[in-house]
Amino acid sequence: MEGRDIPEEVAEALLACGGVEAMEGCLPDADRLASVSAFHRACADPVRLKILFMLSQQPLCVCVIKEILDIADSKLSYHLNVLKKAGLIKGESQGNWIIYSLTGDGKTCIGCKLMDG
Amino acid sequence: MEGRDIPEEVAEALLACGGVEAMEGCLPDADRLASVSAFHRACADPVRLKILFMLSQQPLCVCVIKEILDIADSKLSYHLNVLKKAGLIKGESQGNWIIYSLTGDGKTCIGCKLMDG
DNA sequence: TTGCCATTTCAACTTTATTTGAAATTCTTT
DNA sequence: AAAGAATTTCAAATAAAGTTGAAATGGCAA
Repeated sequence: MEGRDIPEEVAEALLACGGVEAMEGCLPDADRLASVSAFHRACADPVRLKILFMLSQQPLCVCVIKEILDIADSKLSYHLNVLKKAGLIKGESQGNWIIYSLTGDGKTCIGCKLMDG
Repeated sequence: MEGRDIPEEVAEALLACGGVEAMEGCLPDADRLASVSAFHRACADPVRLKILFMLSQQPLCVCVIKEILDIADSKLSYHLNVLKKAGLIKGESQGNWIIYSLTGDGKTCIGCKLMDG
């Protein structure tokens, strides 16, 4: 593994940390990678980020979110569902309305400095 | 704006924080939303996450990354480019090789607890 | 029950992202 | 200059994500 045709600089550092095998071993397992990437995918859209920011101020019903974002019902519903499936928001029925709010994960996420640009 | 047909709970909280207008005003501007969502999109793939994790250990040339990930050259190149365009990694030519490493943003990103699942 | 309102669901469609294999580029060695 | 290695680029194909408008659902009030 180490007597290979790669830059010395890389070869040395690689050797020092245990070689290719060690590098493979330190990667998160497939489940974790899937869940981290799914989380990022959920945040990878401006509409969804807006929703997260709004809900970080206070819980809101769909109709208010819709008024602020000014998008079609079905589109909003789609994005709410993406966030819900990602575990970042939850919706609670209240009569005719559904009030959405951040979950614990959603709060962690919105509070992270990666969300500031 | 406030004499509307929405849940009391929501209406009150909304009023307390300045109404729909205030809520609109506190959202990040379009540029910022675009850049945050672009960042998340770059992280929204297991292959790219693996690359980020590997580079957080040490800089690596493409051939070593390829050996660890065991994917086609062009596919790897595609993902490296996505990360590079997102500003998370940079590549430096060294003779026949290109050695990739994390940028400052890349380090911030990989160090964030959102990356732990 | 009838009708209305808030929201979701559905299927068709459009757009964007990813994969693939072949060809091109760039540097190095002979 | 020719040959070889590492990497990228390209275009065609596939897959996944997002959008749209219409129809369905479920609660509520008359």
